[in-house]
Parts: sequence; structure tokens; C-alpha cells
Amino acid sequence: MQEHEKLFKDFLKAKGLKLTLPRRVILDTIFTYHQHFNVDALYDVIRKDHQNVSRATIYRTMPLLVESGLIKQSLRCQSKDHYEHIYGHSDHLHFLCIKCGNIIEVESKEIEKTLKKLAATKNFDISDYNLGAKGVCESCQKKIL
Amino acid sequence: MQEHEKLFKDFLKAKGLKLTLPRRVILDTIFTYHQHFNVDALYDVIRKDHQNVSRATIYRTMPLLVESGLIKQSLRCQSKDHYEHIYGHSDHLHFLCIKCGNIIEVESKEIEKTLKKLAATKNFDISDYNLGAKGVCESCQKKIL
DNA sequence: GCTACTTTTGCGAATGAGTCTCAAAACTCT
DNA sequence: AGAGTTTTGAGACTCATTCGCAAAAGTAGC
Repeated sequence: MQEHEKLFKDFLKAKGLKLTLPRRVILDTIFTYHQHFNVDALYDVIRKDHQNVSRATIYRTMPLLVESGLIKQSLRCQSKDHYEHIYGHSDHLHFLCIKCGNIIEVESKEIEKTLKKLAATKNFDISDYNLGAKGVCESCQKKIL
Repeated sequence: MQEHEKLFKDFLKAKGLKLTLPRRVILDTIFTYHQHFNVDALYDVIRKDHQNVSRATIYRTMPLLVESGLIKQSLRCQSKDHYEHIYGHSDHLHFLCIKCGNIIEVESKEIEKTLKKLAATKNFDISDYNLGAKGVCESCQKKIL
């Protein structure tokens, strides 16, 4: 059993829940194929090998994965919630290109530090960051429109 | 005509569009009553005095207001898009309390500066920031669960 | 102010991501 | 294997947001 499976299993167990086959398939698929993803795309990938995992189950599993700390909710894009890995990935922020939809990831230690400092001044207990910007990426700027 | 009306009118004109009565009502209501708001709440307020402004028109006007730079899209909360003023408000970031739903606003010059610097290294042309964190606010931390 | 033209509006229908229900299936423990 | 719980898939459902359309309102030129 891989590391992330073990973590998820422990998390579930602590809540009296089970690491079932569909949950395992979802978790493994996420950690095999995807960086950023949304449920729809995930569903398509999963369906290739497992025709019997339903959308509902994926939707039901996402909050568990988020709560477990393995993934987090990320940008909302084209009216869909997106997710990204946390486990095994260092904090970073996103630049979302509004022309091509690509996401550029950038290390963000400094911003993170500042944010924590600010939160401390307000006695706010941060559970999750959301840092980024929308704009136009380098290659889209070069395209003549 | 108030300042923000003039700005919006000029913006619309430049696009060959018109500052109609419904658009004016929407704009004025936003700038009179609201800091953060969502379309639903805005609709209720507007309806008190103007029974003939439809939801569809509000939905259609929001992107124009965003594009004009008067307001921006903000946190998404309870499955609803939220908006906030920009015109007349300095940049700030949000701490959203996941217990009580309150939003704490904090000045963020420093983070902004860092973000701009990072964007510059990637040649990314920022049009809109999105900075914030979720967590638990001071008073909710004190509540015993 | 009136005409001709374009944009806008309100209404209700449509869309679509995400949630819920429920009976059947899968786990877990003994 | 059986009892008791949690999960699941399928499809119905919700509800924010968008769309289509015919009527209404703005605008520019007379």
C-alpha cells in the first residue's frame, strides 16, 4: 500500500470510515495522473478502467480527501471546482491565464510567511491558503488578437 | 451623476453600450448598500424599490461592472459568487471564517508587492489578484464546541 | 418630437455542477 | 456465515446562472 493510501486509510479509520475499493481507485487515480483536476475530468479517466465508479462517489469522496489533507480545493475554473495535490507538493501560488486557461505555479515561501504574520495580528487560525492571480501569460501576450 | 456612474457610463460608451435605468439602479444600489454581496441579496434589496428589475439583468450586468473595474469577483461562498467594490477601496485580502462565515479584511500592500515581483519573473500580466485564507476567527476559537 | 436602428429588458425555460435518496452491495467483526 | 454498519450506483433533484425571444427603451439624425 502506497504512502498516500496509508494516510487516507488512517484518516478514514479515525472517523469510523472505510477505505473501500472505489475510494482507493479515486485516490490512486488522482495521485497517478493528475496535478490540477476537476471531478469531470477525473471521472473520465477513472471510467476508462473502472466502469463501475459513479460520479456521486467521486463527489462524495472529494471532501474526505480534502479533509484528510491530501488534496485541497483550488481555483474554480469554467464553473467547476478544481483540486490539487498537497501531499508531496510544496506550497505555491497560481497564475491563471484567462486566455489559454493554463496555470503557472510559483513557489511562494515569502508570501506565505507574510500571510501568516498578518493572520497572527488578527488572531486568525488559518487552515487553508488561497493565493494567486488571474491575467495573461507570456505566450498569450505574444499572440496578436 | 455620481463619480462611479460617470465611470461606468464612459466604460459602456466605449463599448457601444448604454447606461440604462436598470443598470443605473444596480450600480447605485451596489455603491449605496453593499460591501461584499451576492446577486441574490442584491436582488432582494433592489426589488424593494424597483420591482421591475429582473434577476437576469443583474446577472448580465455583473460582468460589465467587473470588466469596468468598479467591482471584482471575490470569494465564492455557499455556492454563490460574491463580489466586492474596488472603486474607492484599497487592496486587501480576506480571511474567511469557516465557522461563522465572517470575512475579515486586511491591508496587503506587502503581499501585493511580492506577488507583482513574482509575476514579473514569469512575464505574467496580472489583471486581478485573489488573495486570502480560510480558517477560524478569534471569536469562534473561543467558542466551546 | 418622430423614425429607424440597435441594444436591452423581463420572463420563463434551459443548463449543468453538485447533492440527495434509496434499495442493493460491500465491509467488519465475531 | 450472520448482524450491523457504511457505501455504492443510478437517477432524480436543486439551485445558481445563462439563454432565447418578443417587447421595450435608448440613441442619432432629422
